[in-house]
Amino acid sequence: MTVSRVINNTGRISEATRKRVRKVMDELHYIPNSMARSLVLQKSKILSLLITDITNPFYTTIARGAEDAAKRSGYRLLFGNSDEDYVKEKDYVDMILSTRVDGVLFAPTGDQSLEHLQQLQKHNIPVVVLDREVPGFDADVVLGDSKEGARNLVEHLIGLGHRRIALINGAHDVSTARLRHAGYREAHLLSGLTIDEALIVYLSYRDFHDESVLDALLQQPMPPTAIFAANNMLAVGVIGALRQRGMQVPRDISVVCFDDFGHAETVNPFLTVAAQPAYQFGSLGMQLLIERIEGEAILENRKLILPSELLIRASTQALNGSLP
Amino acid sequence: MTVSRVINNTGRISEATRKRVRKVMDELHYIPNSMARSLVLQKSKILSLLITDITNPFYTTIARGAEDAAKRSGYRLLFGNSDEDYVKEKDYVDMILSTRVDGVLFAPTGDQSLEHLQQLQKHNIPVVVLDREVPGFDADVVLGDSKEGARNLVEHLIGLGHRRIALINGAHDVSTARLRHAGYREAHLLSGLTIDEALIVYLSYRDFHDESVLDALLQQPMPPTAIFAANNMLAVGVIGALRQRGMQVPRDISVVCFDDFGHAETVNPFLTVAAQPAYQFGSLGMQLLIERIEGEAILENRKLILPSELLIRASTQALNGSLP
DNA sequence: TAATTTTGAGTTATCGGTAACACACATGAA
DNA sequence: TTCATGTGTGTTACCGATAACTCAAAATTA
Repeated sequence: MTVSRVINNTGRISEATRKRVRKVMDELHYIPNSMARSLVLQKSKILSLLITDITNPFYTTIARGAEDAAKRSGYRLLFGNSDEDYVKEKDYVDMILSTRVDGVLFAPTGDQSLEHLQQLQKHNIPVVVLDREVPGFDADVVLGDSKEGARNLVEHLIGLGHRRIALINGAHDVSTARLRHAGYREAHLLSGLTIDEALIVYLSYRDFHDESVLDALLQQPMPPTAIFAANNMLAVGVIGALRQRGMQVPRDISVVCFDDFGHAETVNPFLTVAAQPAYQFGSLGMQLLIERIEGEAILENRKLILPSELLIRASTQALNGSLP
Repeated sequence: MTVSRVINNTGRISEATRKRVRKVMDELHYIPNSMARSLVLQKSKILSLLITDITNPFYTTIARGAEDAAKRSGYRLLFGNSDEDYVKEKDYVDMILSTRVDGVLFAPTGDQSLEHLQQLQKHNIPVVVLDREVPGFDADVVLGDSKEGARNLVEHLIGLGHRRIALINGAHDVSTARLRHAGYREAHLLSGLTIDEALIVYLSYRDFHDESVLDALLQQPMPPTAIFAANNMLAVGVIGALRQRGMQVPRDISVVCFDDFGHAETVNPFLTVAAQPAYQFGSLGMQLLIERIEGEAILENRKLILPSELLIRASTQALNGSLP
């Protein structure tokens, strides 16, 4: 129809008919059907953002950055929330494929996400991987510097005199968990401290569901004097569990973690954290993705590693109780 | 094609061809195109959730509830974030219309959202209104009890001996702001206190951008001894600004607000709040919406009003400095 | 065995857009 | 005036699925 030419400003149209069409469009409250358009154009102008926990401020801040960047380039966003769950992630990947989105910003649940990423790749959907690297999958990635951030946190604790520092980590199959462990190890090595493997526990980033782990740590002959929780959700759970056991932070035990808590921490700063630039994760990731989609064929994969910032707050104190 | 019959388990198909089709589908990694399907079926199995601030834990918790409920019924979710901005909201409404979503869960930015809601209605898109009522628009709504919640907060302050309580409110054209003001008023009236209009300020729920307002309050001959911030974002801003001015909460001034902060407050409880059941907002709203879409024609509009819970924490204290 | 019903699979039209082409008419150059 | 070019609009095919229909072959019934 001539209408299509008016809407898209393509082809030749006389000013008279253009006005006539516009008028009728207004009268009928006509709005083009983007599905029909996508069907013929073979692109949807929809991108997908898959995150692993929508109640975690780290990820919602990512979402905000991604949304802003997508909007700037005229894309809509289809959100997905995998809840750190491989099966939910699979469902979302199926949905993404059937929706024929133009690209995906993908925060994987773990190494087993490889299968999902490959599935997307097989269908020629551009993917940018976010926050966690997946061994065996090559694509643009935006990561935090987990190792360095972890080292900073642990060195901070060591500087306060702590020698027995527990690591309550995410799952083994998540790259950031491995790297945070590596940073933990490096901090010990650089300070000439030996590591007690009994102080290291791998759980899940989603929440601190297994409190028996904490009891096992606290009942050791020489219990830890500080805990490094590998992300904010774990820290929430750990501190709650500590409180239930009558222990106060930082009086009885110091706690640090990765990732900040958003607004709440600005009101009432408490946790010492390695804060990652979440908004940038989202906006830079989205930029890379859009470049892939719209730009000339980019050959080499790009890897952005964003530094984290050590924010020393009230949840840590020197071992003897006084500040150093 | 026969394939369609296999996918949808409709019509008559022999087991042999069914298997043959399945096999080829697997080989080709075939995934049905949901846009093409939507086009002919005239429904997309996509719902939209429009919230006003994706970095506010209140709304992300709503999102979580909505997502869970949508998933249970096999719907996908298209998120939008209006940022309390009428223009952004308009953009999302256009997008919603062109995507032909099956329904919208809509948290309006304010009374002027009426136009957008009517536009959706005109296109026969089922809408459930969330969190804020829009005068002149009739639909299912899920609301919090703003008046009651506000009254509880203010009565708590009055019970602590406060007599000069400032109200830092959202915008005039948002129903919850008006109701929270009404609750504030009611608490005063019931306690036989007169209200000083100079203590009441209307701003925006989005953030506390105008700090001069705070200076004006503090420089009064009889400055307030407590502040009721109408939502959590305002409280964040107010407390930050107070701190910059060398004032501590609750030592120098008590602060209460509507809406909780998510996980952070469980770690380190600080703000006295009227916590709304955000997850229920989302899941119940989504349920109403899906009933509208799938159920028999429901005639009357439903209005759910969910109570809030007063959580007394550390940001309030008795006027003389000692606890009551 | 013939007539009837059932079964399984193919055909066509359609949803609402866009690309590519066709073509009538106006305009300009030779 | 005649032919080439330009301009505006209409036509057709198609994107990938599904509903409704058709129809041959197989199964059932009389």
